[in-house]
Amino acid sequence: MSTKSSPRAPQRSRAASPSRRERVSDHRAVGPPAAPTFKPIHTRRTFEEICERIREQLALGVLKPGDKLPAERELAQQLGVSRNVLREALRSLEMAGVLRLQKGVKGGAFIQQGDTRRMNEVMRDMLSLGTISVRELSEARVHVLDLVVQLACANARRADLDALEANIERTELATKEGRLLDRVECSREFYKLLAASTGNKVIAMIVDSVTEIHMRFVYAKVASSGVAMARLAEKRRQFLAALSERNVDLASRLLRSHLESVQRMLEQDPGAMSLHVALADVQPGMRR
Amino acid sequence: MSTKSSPRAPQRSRAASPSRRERVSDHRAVGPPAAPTFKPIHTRRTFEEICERIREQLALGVLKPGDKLPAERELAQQLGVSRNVLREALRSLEMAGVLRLQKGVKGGAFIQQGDTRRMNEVMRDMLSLGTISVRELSEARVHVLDLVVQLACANARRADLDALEANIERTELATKEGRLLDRVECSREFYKLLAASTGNKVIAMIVDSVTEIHMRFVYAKVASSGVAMARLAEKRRQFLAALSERNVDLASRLLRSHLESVQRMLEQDPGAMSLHVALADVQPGMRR
DNA sequence: GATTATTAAATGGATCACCCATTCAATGGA
DNA sequence: TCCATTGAATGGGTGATCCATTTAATAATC
Repeated sequence: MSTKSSPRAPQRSRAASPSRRERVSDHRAVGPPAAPTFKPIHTRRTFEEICERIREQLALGVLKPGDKLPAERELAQQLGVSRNVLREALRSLEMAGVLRLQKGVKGGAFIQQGDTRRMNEVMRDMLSLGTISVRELSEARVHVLDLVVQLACANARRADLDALEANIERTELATKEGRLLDRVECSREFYKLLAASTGNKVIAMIVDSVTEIHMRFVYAKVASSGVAMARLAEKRRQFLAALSERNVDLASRLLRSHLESVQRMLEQDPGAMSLHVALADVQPGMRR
Repeated sequence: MSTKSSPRAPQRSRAASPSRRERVSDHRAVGPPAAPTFKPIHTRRTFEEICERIREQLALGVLKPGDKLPAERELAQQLGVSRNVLREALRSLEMAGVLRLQKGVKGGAFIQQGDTRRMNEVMRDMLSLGTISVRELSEARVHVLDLVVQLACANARRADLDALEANIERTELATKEGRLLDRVECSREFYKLLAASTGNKVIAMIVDSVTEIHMRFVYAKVASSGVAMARLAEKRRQFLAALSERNVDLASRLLRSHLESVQRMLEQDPGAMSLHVALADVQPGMRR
């Protein structure tokens, strides 16, 4: 950690207390606002400072995944803050996927490998807050997947194709056994594998984030109506064949046409397609 | 809020205390693990529960941007938790851009309009943690921008083109006056405007997140070496002309060639291009 | 009566002092 | 040797208390 800049500032609030009165009397002594210097309005809060300090250490490479931060009590003392406010910072970093907190002796705050699922949460929040629309999300997904097909045709390795093949077999099995919701889960995984086959984790992350939401809608639709995409595995096989032959145009056409038919299925009964229904529930396997 | 499921559970830890002993004696009474039911390992922590409750209300539409949550003291009582742990939850949601906390009477926790910049932070963290590489990010950016050009050619409105035009003029001015770093800022804005001209906020968000990081590298490069892209404004004008004429191929070619030359510039002196330098500093205008 | 200080209350920001539950290593007994 | 016990470290959580900021109500002043 080496948090060298911790000048042991206990009782910071109390120490800063007189400054307010000073500022006020200064103001009156000078009269009307003589020099409108406009100091930074936003008083930085302690926890923000802490988060930034830790992120800084991360960016600098001083902290790496696997590293452990000092114990809460000790770190709080090092930073000269209360344990509670330190915990607020640690909580935020944990929610951000940067840390993992583990109990017990030998426990502590461990730097995590980055969790790409965090972007999914951003998308969900943006949708919940109405910043983005379902339409925009679907549209973006279609376009991004088109790009993915190009990249996958260019970069997919044998292992990627095999994984897709295995996924299709699971899809067939689920279809045969009538496990419709499992089949939706297979679909989610299919796109995850397809995205991974581009060999670019940034692209993969983006695709996952838009697909996760989309699949919630599909899940809700299938769960409520019992209908499901016909000839799914068959279509997947055709697509995979095109991908294996590096036939971009064909693969692209097949996927696009499939996406369109899924879209039609979803829009068939718009009344049931509540944003809230799809987002509210945390489906098993959909998260964590 | 209507948090109907808050059965006033004070001193939850103490109340749950006997259960541990019960479970242990159960285990011994039965002997070896008879029924490995595997209950959920992860004891849900209070603050997670709170975050989820609030997000649920959001997804359900009960809470909307602009709404105010009850005061901390009151909400804590409603939920049957301590104020401290409630604050941990609120902090997390604030960092997630969902809430804004405001002091003073008439203050409180207000639901925010979604902040699309949050995705930038995800990208930064992923890069800091080594989950994604600069190379993947650059590559993804090139591909996504290619997509953006297509969409912008199809969807850009007059206002979008005008905004781009105005941006180019600012770029010219900054060039003339030798304000190289301001020019980098103009570039960042250029891509933001370009992304916005697709008319799809999801796409725009994605582009912004990869561009923000990229521009940090450019910024660091320009700041350290003093070199800058030649004939920038001129190239921008050519591109904008192609965009205005809805000439996808030309616009696409121009942008791609520009991106390549920028990439060459960045890679010229790889030693100076430290990931850490680019990420560590919070540049003015780059954030918040 | 209008304007300007003053005061009071509400609220987030922060601290302190505890306590509980979990985990794991050290210890000790069978 | 093996297993149970113990104890310490650590995160999880609580409650009381104070500070700083903001706003509205109130009083003082012109």
